[in-house]
Amino acid sequence: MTNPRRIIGIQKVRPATAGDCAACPAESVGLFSGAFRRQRAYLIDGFRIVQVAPQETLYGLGDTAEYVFLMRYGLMKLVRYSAAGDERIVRLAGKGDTFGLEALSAKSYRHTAVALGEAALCRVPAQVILGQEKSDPRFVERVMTVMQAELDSADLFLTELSTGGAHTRVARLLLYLAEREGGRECLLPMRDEIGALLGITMETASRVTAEFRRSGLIRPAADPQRVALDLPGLTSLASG
Amino acid sequence: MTNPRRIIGIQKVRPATAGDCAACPAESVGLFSGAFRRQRAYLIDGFRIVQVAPQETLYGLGDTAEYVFLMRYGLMKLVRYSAAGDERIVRLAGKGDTFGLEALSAKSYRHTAVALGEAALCRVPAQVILGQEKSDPRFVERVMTVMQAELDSADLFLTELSTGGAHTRVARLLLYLAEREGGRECLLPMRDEIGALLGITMETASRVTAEFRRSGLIRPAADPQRVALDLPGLTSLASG
DNA sequence: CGTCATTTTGAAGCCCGTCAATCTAGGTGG
DNA sequence: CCACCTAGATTGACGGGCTTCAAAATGACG
Repeated sequence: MTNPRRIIGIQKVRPATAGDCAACPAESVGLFSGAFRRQRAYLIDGFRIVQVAPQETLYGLGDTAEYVFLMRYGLMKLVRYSAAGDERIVRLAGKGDTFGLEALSAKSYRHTAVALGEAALCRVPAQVILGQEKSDPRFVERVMTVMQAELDSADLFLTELSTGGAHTRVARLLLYLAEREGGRECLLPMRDEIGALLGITMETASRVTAEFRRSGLIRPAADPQRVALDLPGLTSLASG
Repeated sequence: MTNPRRIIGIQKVRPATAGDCAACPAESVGLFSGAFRRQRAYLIDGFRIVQVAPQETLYGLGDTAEYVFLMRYGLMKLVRYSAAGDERIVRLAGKGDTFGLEALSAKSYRHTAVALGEAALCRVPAQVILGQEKSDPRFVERVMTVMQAELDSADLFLTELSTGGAHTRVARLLLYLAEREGGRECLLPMRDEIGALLGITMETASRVTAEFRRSGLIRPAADPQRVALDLPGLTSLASG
């Protein structure tokens, strides 16, 4: 499965407004919560709202890391490619999540970031964040908390999405996606992306999702790319 | 594979001396390098050298997190258990590595830490580290760098040790272990631990290591628990 | 020398990967 | 409007690798 499509540079970028920040899903959690908030009026000059198209690459592994990103809506995959060229998704970022934190301490990005479907994010220059270090005593705490969340996510991929049979993994993935949307519905990624997420082949991913549909564990939603879940059924599958 | 042995509380603990620090393998890299070094004479009062026996549990998931640890020698595994009770190793810490960093920002540990063989570490109270924040301007940078190293390690487990066939994974594991010892020799963990590391069964791990021995890819070393590696042979296996 | 943990090996079966064909839906151009 | 084309999804067939269950061998230790 060699890297097929790569879409770059067609993002729409615009300055962030106070209204954007008021509606920011990372408001109450991430780097910019609490005391830091007061200073945002000043910081916002550096912020940019970036809109990315499905399958579009935001940045590639090794690119110079200047920005940290906050998800406003949509889903991004953080990917690594093997020597053979096939991809492995090492993390997902959804609404409210922060990624690209390596920009704070390293020169280049550690992953390739690609949009799964339409997505919008807030682009924050690393320099702006680092500049706050002195004035905000709780800054360190906040950065560490966000990084710990990243580590938690990495562990989850390892323990939940890389062990057990294919049915189990797909069930866990769907429940994971639905949970972070806070509903009983979620995006059903393309089959090859499910494969890259779970370490299985596209064909197996297809077989499993087709079975799930036939047995009623998933049902088509309004948006054709989304599905409604049978939470109890999938949950029992996920544990076994 | 239900959690069998659990050894706790038999560690030997003693205060650290200036000599310990002089010989510290984390000297040039981790949290305490560079400028921070000057202050160590003062900090050292809080440091403790901990010696753990093989299979001994240093701390468990959910335990109150008060300390950060630096490896002096040996190997620790950081583990999570599934609902079914079988374990998955999510990270390895070797000489010079830092772990338990969640003590800096969270209340409890995120893993269970168990020694693979005899090991010694330096136990540092999180409060001591946090207390340095104000006096050391480069503190944040250092913490972030160490956390990024943890994330790198997590990604490596995902991309290298959780994909490909059993032979490939075992080869990669052995090369990984040897590389961080800087030689062509490494510890050969127990078969069930290899299984927990790579997401395969103990039997498969045994079959693969037995084949490797027969084909000369690994040879017994002086220490019966260690093996010498055929680096070129294993490397070619690791990529395929 | 006997016991227990660990490792090795065997045999059977299934799940998954591979290769390949078919199907579907959307988009394009005549 | 319809034929055509293409990307993605689905399904089939087959083989191999891994798991599972089980037994035998090895080795450490009292």
